[in-house]
Amino acid sequence: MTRGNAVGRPGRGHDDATCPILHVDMDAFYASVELRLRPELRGRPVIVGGSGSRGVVLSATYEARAHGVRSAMPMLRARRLCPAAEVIPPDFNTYVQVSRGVMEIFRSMTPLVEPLSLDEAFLDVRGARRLLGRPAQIGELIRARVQDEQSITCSVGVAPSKFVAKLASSRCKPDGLLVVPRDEVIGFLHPLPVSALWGVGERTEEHLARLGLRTVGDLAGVPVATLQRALGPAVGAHLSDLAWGRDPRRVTPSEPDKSIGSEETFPHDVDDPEHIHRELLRLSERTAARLREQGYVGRTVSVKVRFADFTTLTRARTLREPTDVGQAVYSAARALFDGLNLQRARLRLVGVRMEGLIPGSRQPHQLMLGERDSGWREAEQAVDRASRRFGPGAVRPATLVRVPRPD
DNA sequence: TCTGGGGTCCTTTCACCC
DNA sequence: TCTGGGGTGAAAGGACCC
Repeated sequence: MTRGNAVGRPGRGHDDATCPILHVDMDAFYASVELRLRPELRGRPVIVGGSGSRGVVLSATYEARAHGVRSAMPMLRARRLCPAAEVIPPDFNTYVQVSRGVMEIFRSMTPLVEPLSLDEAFLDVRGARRLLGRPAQIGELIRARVQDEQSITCSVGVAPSKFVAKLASSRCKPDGLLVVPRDEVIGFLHPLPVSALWGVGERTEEHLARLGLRTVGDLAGVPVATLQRALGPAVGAHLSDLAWGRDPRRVTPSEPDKSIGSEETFPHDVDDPEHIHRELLRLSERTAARLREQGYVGRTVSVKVRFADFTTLTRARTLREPTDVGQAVYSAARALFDGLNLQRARLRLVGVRMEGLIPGSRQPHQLMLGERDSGWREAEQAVDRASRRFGPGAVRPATLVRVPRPD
């Protein structure tokens, strides 16, 4: 295993011939992007996240992390841990722009780029060797270009497989590069805690701890059948494979989306059904607009509600015809919600999601016998055009016009 | 300490068909 | 006619990821 921490200087003498997979991960991405715009904050603890009473931390600089601030932590707690921190609300449009720039750099190295989120991606660089050099050299090249062109740092894991590359990048953060050659994979993995494995969160970690399994090596020593009995056939087999470094997944540039949805947590719990109906309409319209924007129609409408005590419930209904029309999504969503008969239960969140997505162009609209061609689709496409021209929300259903956003 | 919003995947349960 | 079992698909819930 070899570390290289200076830009453009790969570690010495490492064997990266068996390591065609790179995992590139931006360091404290949202916070780093904000620092680009406000250099006077450099060196200070900075937190990006929702500033409302129910916000959580999306990203924090290493200065803030030194105080114990972590992503996904409730903002109230983060402020308590680090009162000196500068809190900045997120600006996703800018993050998307920077992300596009970074992904462009990756794609100039190899066509085999699989983005995982705005700030990380897998690259398969086996075809780029002749042109650009060994995998670790390509990793350093990427780090240098991201720094030069986007003024943020990133960390790169270089390994024989995706999940080892991902672990490697997380172990050399921030601003590092780590190579794990094939014959060092087991030695690298086995001392790590089970929670380092992809798919082991809080619950599974507890479950494994009850079985006396704390490290990846412990896990590797248990027969697959035992793990499968304890955790289910798929999860058991998956964890056993990972513990032995087996991960045959390829780097695949793009998978079609499986679902698209919107949800919103109310600033304060809501028990008024009319208020919730308006929110469902807003979320349905937003979801349908995103379907149209991305050229999908969806077959199944799913509604999610979360109660004041955080218990969550979902209901879904499959439509006769797939749709990308907000009114159709809303009428199904509202029927699902009303079917719950919640009386005036206090809700903290509602959400609407479309599943069973099909590319829209392949889906001719089939008028059912006796169906009234309502023209909603055309109306909503006109709204899309107005929104592109005058900004989102320029045209809205009447019920949403006079109602101030609930915040 | 009190938990966002975007998703994916897995498991369990149930209805339905053969 | 009743019962059982396998397969399939939908629905619901939950864990997990960033």
